[in-house]
Amino acid sequence: MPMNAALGDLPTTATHAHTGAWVASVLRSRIAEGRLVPGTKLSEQSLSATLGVSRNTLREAFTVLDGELIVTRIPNRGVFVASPGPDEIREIYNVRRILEPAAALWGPGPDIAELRSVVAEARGALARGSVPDMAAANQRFHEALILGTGSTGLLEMMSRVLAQMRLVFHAMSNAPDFHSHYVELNAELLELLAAGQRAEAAERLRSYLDVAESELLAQFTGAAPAPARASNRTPRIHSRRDC
Amino acid sequence: MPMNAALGDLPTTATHAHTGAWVASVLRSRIAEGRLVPGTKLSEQSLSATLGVSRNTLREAFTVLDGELIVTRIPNRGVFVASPGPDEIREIYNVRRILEPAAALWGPGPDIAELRSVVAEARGALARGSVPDMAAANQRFHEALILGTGSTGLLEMMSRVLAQMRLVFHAMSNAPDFHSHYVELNAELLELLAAGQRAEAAERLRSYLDVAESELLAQFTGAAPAPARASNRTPRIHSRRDC
DNA sequence: CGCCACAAGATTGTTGAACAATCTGAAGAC
DNA sequence: GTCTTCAGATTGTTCAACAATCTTGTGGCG
Repeated sequence: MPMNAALGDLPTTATHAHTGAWVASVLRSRIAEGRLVPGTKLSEQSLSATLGVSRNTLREAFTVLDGELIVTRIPNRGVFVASPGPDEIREIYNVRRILEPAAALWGPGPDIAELRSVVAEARGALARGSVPDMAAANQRFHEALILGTGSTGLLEMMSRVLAQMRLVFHAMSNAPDFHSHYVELNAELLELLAAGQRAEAAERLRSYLDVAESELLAQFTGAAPAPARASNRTPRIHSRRDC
Repeated sequence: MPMNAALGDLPTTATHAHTGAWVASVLRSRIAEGRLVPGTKLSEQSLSATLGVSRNTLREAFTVLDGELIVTRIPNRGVFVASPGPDEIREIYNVRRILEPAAALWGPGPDIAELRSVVAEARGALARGSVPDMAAANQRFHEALILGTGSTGLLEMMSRVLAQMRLVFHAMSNAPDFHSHYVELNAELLELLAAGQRAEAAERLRSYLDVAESELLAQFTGAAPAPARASNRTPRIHSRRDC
């Protein structure tokens, strides 16, 4: 398993305060880019050597990424790049079905100019057939929607959810194109929002998300490879302070 | 500052896997109870001795709590119990104004029986004049609302926001009673939800939250004590790997 | 042949000590 | 009174070690 090779070159001139946060950002990037595939085990020994940090610092980064659900920690077994299954997909869409329509309906209003630019970029990506660029534009579209709420916390949550979406797509790289459908749907949504038809936009979003969830779940269960998780033995919980 | 005394006795027979998570839960509880006041500095040396864990493990717990915004980490200065100001209050209500009405409008529906029981408890607490019990019931009411979305992630976010609300109240312990107003408002809301009038409930929630935010902000700026933050010098960011 | 127990070996969980970098606070200079 | 400087304290990070747990391969046994 070429896990270390997947890390590639590191930014050697980075300036940062907390090394732990820096390590977390490096791993976050590599996972987002798909260079670390879902299910990959992140070994402490090998990673700390590769990144040039101590195991303790690496573990601090793991704690951060675990909090972001980008990584799954199994006690005494290690940490793995999260590999979302059907349950996680349903959870993702439960969140989006609440957040996005609410932002459309009640938010101070998204930045229409920004949305137009994102839609234009998505169309360009569609024209030249670049799926990654289409995916990126799609993500920015939905982030811009939440940005309209003015809440950094909600934006952070949306980003987290979109990061998990990336993991879902990376786990199904064999699947057919998913994004091209949504370029024009986003464009329609934009027009509704620009026209101030918020209730209509919210309703459209909800059905849009319902459809997307169904398609994704169908594709997932259809092309579900063997869940390459390690073993299934439940690890013991050890006791402490039980003198 | 009797920081250590505020910790009180520790559960000495706890059984747990990750010591870091256990430490985080202990600190979370102490902060929620108000035994650790907003602004308190959490010294690594003193805390690690008190809790009987190493500094490394304690720092892992700090990373978790920092991610939950319960604690504020300032590089090279230490970690402090978060002390939310006006900006944080506005952020809290930005989140709640999206999450709660959306849950009422679109969620599969909250557990009406649970809500009734919570309202009953709130009335009991009001009758016997117990502000802490009223606060607890209020929090459970709004959590139950979000629970209706079926999303654990949204519930977690709501819990995080409510934890910050507790910090706000702890920082304004001198303020008059805030919760008694809302006992009956929650009851009205419950009736709307039980009657299936979701749109009405969502609208009511939004104005309800607007009013609550205004009251809280007014009270806050009025009785704002000197922000007991340490000094204001901005800490330097040190560089790395700049060979 | 399949299955269970069992003993290495490897990996994670936690600790303690050490050192560098930075901040804090107080003494002293102007 | 304000600024500089210096010692002391605190945080950031690393290293090495050990305990606890998991993994793997081996051999025995039905």
